[in-house]
Amino acid sequence: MDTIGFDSHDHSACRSGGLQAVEDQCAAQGLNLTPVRRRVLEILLEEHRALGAYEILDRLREEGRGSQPPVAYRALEFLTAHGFAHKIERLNAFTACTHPGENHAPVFLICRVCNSVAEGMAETAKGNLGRVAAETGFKIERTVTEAEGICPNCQQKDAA
Amino acid sequence: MDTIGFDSHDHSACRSGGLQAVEDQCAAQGLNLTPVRRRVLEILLEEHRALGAYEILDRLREEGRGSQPPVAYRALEFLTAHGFAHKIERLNAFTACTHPGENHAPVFLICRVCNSVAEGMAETAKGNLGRVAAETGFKIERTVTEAEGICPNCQQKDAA
DNA sequence: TACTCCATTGTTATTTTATAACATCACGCG
DNA sequence: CGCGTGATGTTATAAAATAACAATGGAGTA
Repeated sequence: MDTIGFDSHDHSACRSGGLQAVEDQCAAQGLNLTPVRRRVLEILLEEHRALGAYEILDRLREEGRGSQPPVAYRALEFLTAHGFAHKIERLNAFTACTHPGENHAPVFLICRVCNSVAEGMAETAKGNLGRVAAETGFKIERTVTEAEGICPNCQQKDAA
Repeated sequence: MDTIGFDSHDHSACRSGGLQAVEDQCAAQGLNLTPVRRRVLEILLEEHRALGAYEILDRLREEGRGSQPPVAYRALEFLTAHGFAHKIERLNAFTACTHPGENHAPVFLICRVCNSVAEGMAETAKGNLGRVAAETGFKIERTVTEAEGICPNCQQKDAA
């Protein structure tokens, strides 16, 4: 099982590890992980939750970097285009990818109580999308797979 | 197979049939299918594609109904809350449900060339979301499952 | 060194999408 | 009738995203 996000975990490790993995991949592929892009990724890794573009922008502004929307959106575009971050369509928000490098068809579980978001990995070919696409002859390029509900932690609190 | 949307079909039938099914269900459940709500549903059925809220609003305005955003958004809220229409998160747009009445976990295939949208039915428990949720103990309430790619028709045109 | 190219960053302005807040209307019911 | 309620209508604003263009700065080169 490779879903994380609802369990407590070594956060500094996941942060530095995530950053390292992205740095390595950028080096290997000749991608330009500029300061702004890197900083946006760090912010996402630090928060470990879904952040709106304008929340990220506020942080950049505080730090004296660009303060206008395109600065944040362009960094996010770079990160999402290369699979280092994902957009949660349901929330109009973004998260750092928890599986950088691996080929990714992400699946998100969004807790409506605590707003945490967990990322899992999908096998595109399987599942409902794959089945329907195969039936119709549709050629899938990207997928959005998100569920909203209650995470295990919040279920326990409800019961208590 | 119950995906439609990429095949030619009897459009007036799907329109009147869809409307009839919703009317029946509203009658059975005591739901208030008011003129505005009904008209928005008709517009969605007529177009048979994903429409933005403001496109719908333009139509309402032309017809002399309310011309301000909340009018459209409230009708759409009613329709989506009862499963008569769905929001395509990826497009910030709405479509009439092609399976009104049936219990619905919709799956959408979005063609990036011709912008058509096909709706299929998912078995929530199966598929990637269901698997990941089961692994983590997450309780799913709603799902967003969308794929972007190329529909069979546009693939043929590409080849030609 | 000076120059040019090009990707990145920065800024202004605007568009697109969505909602808050409150006024009005119309119908069912005591 | 008068009241409550759900629906509609309107004003105003918030939230999310992008277009267009200016400025910067490094890589490569004459």
